Amino acid sequence: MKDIKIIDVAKRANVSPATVSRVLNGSKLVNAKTEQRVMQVIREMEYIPNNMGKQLRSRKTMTLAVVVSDVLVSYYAEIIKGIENMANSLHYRVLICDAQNQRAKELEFLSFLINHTVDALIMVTPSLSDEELSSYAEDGYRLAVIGREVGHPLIPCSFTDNITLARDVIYHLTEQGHRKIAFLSGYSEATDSIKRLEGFIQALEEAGIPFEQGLVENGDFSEDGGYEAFKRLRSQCEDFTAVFAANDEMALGVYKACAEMDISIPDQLAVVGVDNIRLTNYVVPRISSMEQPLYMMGSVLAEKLIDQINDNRLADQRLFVLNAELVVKESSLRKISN
Amino acid sequence: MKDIKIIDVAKRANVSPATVSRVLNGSKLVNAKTEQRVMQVIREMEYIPNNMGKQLRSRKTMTLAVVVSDVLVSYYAEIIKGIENMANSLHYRVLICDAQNQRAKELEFLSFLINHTVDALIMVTPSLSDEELSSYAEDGYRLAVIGREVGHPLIPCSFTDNITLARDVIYHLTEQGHRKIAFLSGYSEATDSIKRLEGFIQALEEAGIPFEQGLVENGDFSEDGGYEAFKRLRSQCEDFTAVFAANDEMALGVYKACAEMDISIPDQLAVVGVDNIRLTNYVVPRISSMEQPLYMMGSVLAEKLIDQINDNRLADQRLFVLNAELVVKESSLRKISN
DNA sequence: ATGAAAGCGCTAACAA
DNA sequence: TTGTTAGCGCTTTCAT
Repeated sequence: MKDIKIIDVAKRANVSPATVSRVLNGSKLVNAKTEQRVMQVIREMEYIPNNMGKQLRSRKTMTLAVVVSDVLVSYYAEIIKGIENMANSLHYRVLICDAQNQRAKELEFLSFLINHTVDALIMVTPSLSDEELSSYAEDGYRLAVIGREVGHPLIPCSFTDNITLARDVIYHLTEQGHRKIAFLSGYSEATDSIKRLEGFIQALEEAGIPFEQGLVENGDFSEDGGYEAFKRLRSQCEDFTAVFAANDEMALGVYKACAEMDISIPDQLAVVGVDNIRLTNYVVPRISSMEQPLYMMGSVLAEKLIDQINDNRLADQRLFVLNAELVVKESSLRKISN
Repeated sequence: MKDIKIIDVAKRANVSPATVSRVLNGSKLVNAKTEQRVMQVIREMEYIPNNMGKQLRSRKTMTLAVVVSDVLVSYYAEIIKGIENMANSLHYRVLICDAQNQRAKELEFLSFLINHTVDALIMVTPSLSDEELSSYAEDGYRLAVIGREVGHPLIPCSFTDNITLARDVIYHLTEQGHRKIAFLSGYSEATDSIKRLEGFIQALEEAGIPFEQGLVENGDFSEDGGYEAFKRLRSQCEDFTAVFAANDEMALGVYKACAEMDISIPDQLAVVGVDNIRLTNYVVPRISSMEQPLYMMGSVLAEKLIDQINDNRLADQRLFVLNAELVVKESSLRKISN
């Protein structure tokens, strides 16, 4: 805790603080000899620049905030890791903001932009509307969104192509011979749900299968929600042979319900989930699942955002649409006898 | 992006910047009328104080850093959540630092203390030595450790009582009638491993069971490590009836090996793990496990650290020793017929 | 109870 | 290539 300042280094090296600053920031306008001498003194004195002074003067915090609904959920953790690694490699820091599923918290974290706690903010939460986010972007705050598309030219977004995702699931199931396929969706208002329903319907059409509203039921992306939704579905209709669950949590709920109802997977019912979480490999039969490139969604967006900060202008590409990939496991494979 | 400054508010309210600052910081030395008028203007102008200026002047960042080995591991995520919630409720922010299992990264993050990026730092990683950490503390930097005890009077620590943890496991197993119990430890140098071995030996003694070195094998806290270690163990000795695994990951490795070797759990072998991760409830039979109070370890330490920052002195309690709790499931319960 | 003024540590115009 | 100087926005003595 010695608290050496730039002026101390400057004096010892017989230069001005400005020159020391130039050396520290890798300016080209410094004589090689001078630079060496200054560096030498910096090392000798173990000088480390004070970040607060630097921030105030340069009007940059070199920090990004990431707002997630819940740090515990592996979905978010993976995205965070992608952001972290990219940001760190570009000399940025990452402030994790856990909104704990509370809208009020999300709004609170937005103020980090206004009060200059961070240079930019990445929202990975669903609850703020496009309009709310757009109005911040309009005011000049750097904002980005992961997980959905926001229709504002100043807001970069990275997300999965959910229409294609759903279609890929249905292709796989129809290939396996299924004609009666149910869709266990998430919250009906979630853009994920809307897009996936769209893809679901498209793929059915392409396969010449009529769409039945009775084969769609909404849950809340949780295991319990999946369990309940599946039971509701089943009470309406008994003859579907496959279920496309909005995520693996809901697929696990289906497993639970099937265990109770003595429905055997995959013989009587094929199941496909989304996210390919670790647990899908530990239940029997293992759950086929669409794996989203979460790490990539985080890292491309962080890169884009930092690039934007540095150029102080919006680069060409704003939307990063990534594709999920089906990982086929036993839950959706018919036995050979079939 | 209007960038209103404290001077703007001051002018409009016909007071000095000092008074506005007093109002903002809840100083008692402001006339009630004046305060009201200033507050009114602050609201009207939607003034939000610039954090950079505030930090520089007050020499506080109101930010804690948490250094973890890997944000993806649920063990760390739970601790982080505890820190986050406590810190936020005390108006602190949390900077997550993912060391990615690299010692060099950990050291890098330590510099956040020196360059005033954060006010204090919580290490949840194992690789920095007590000496290294102590020397920082000695220099006046605020540092805390989660997961192990560091013997320096200025470093608060929260951790699980690993001796008691191991003893509780062995009590449970001997109660079930086991006399030949193996211990699948983690890295042999890890303090967790050392303490648990100590508790393991103590409990055996108390139960009048001789300790056999051949029943101890080391792994690396991973599923694969557990798998390998179990096979090594088994090749040395075949007649143990129970395994205490250093964590649930290693217990999962035991499950994998047992499946291959046709050993039935719990009939031929009882298994107990540590951490009680979610996965323990999805394998069959479910894994009995010691649940550590991770969230609590994070929150008590954050509270302590912030308290220490505010008082600028070390309060009474430095060590927070918490107890794990056994969650008994089928993997360690003998069938009634036994 | 309030204001004036100094300055936290740094960088960036502008001069030289 | 280097130095001088003026702040970045805020808080905090010290007066009053």
